[in-house]
Amino acid sequence: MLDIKRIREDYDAVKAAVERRGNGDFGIGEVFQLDKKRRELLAQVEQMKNRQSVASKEIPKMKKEGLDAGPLLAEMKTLSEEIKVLDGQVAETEDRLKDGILNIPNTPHPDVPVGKDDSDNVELRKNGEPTAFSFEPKAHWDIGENLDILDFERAAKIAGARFTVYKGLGARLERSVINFMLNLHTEEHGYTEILPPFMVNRDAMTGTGQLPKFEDDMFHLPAKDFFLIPTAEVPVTNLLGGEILKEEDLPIYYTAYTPCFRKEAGSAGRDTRGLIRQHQFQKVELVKFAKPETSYDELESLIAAAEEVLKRLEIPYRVVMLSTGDLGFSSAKTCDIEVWMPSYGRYVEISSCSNFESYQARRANIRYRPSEKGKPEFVHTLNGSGLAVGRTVAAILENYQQEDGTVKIPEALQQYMGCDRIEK
RNA sequence: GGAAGCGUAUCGAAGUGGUCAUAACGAGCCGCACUCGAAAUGCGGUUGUCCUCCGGGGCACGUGGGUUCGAAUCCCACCGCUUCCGCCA
Repeated sequence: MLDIKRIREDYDAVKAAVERRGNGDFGIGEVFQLDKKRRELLAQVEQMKNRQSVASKEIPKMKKEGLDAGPLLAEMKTLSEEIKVLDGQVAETEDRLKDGILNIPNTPHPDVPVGKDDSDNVELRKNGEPTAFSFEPKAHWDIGENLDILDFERAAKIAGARFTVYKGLGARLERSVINFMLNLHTEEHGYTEILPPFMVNRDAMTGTGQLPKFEDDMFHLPAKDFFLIPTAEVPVTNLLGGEILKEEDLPIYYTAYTPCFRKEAGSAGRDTRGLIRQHQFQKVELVKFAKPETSYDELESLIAAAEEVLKRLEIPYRVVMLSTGDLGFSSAKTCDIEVWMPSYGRYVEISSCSNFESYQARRANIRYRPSEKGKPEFVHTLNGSGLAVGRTVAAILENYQQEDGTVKIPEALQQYMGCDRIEK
């Protein structure tokens, strides 16, 4: 969430920054008013509480000295009731304020281009050229079914649409990609591997910004009020929630493989075939905790780590910076890596790398203590896919398909696959 | 799921209705002294947060309620941790 002090003291600029996203002011005006009201009530009730605590020290003294404390006790009884009423009003105002501020998105970084949606994203760089074929290339869902390594129909039988069963070398390919990514990030990029719970509580979902605004997009388990994680960002970022980190431990790099669960509410009819948009997909995530002054450098190296996966797999991709209209709720700046997908005839998102600055850290209360005897400060949190596994598999199947229907295995994956080709 | 215990600052931990919450005691950390230097020792400092007319004031003892003039302390609910039992991979 945003710093209420910033909203209070720099209202016009913060409001303007939020409005660059489009979609209005997200109720920031009401938050401003509630903050004012809260502080007025607080001043009033604090004065009364001071009177109460002073008198509370008088009472035992009076009793000890044999004086009559009756009138004072009566006054305190009344005061106590008044405080209770006013405290209730403070609490109510605070609840509304908290709710309001949780629904205000992060302010975009000044570099982020203003735009209304993904058509206004800006291409930063490109690696390789779209794969050229001497034959008519097939879509990965056809390739997968022909090779009997992906089974969408049986998946629908046991779970429904937007699920996939991987089989044989298909399952092995998914697992190989996961291992390849994890090994690369842990052995060469300095990340520590985390295997977190795949379901989390409401606090964790609030800490990274999925709740309260996006509850409808999540799978909820009412029995324990848990949520299936929509991304490893949630458990891994909240891993350090409420902690005060040591400055010398920063930056912290974590990577985690997890399945991700999303309802995909509102995307009916989009990407209905294949692996692109599923209720469950696998992902290797990169998460960083950094000092504010280094966080944008850390974003660059995080993107580079994710790009390295595609470089080694030798699949064409490009990097784009999202416009304000396409920027995620909690993010200040996001760059997507998009992979060339022959069946779509365009680049498709395979990684989304963001700097959340202090937005998540403030919600999840993740701080560090600057060594120069400073007070604790919020860290900056970052994350990015490194990469989405299902989409990587789809990209391999499509970009490495051969005219005879077989699929070559990228050299970097052959040691994991134990073969250099998938054939029937 | 059943039973018991526990939840206090960076950590361990004391406090069982007001005089101990800028929180005893111990550790850690920072500074100073001693030392050629270090260790040891001694002295001092060290929770967070909010409001402020900058004098000061409020809040926080897992969370939320209740009792009371007054709650870390008594009562209730919930959450978490530990141990034992049950169940289970």
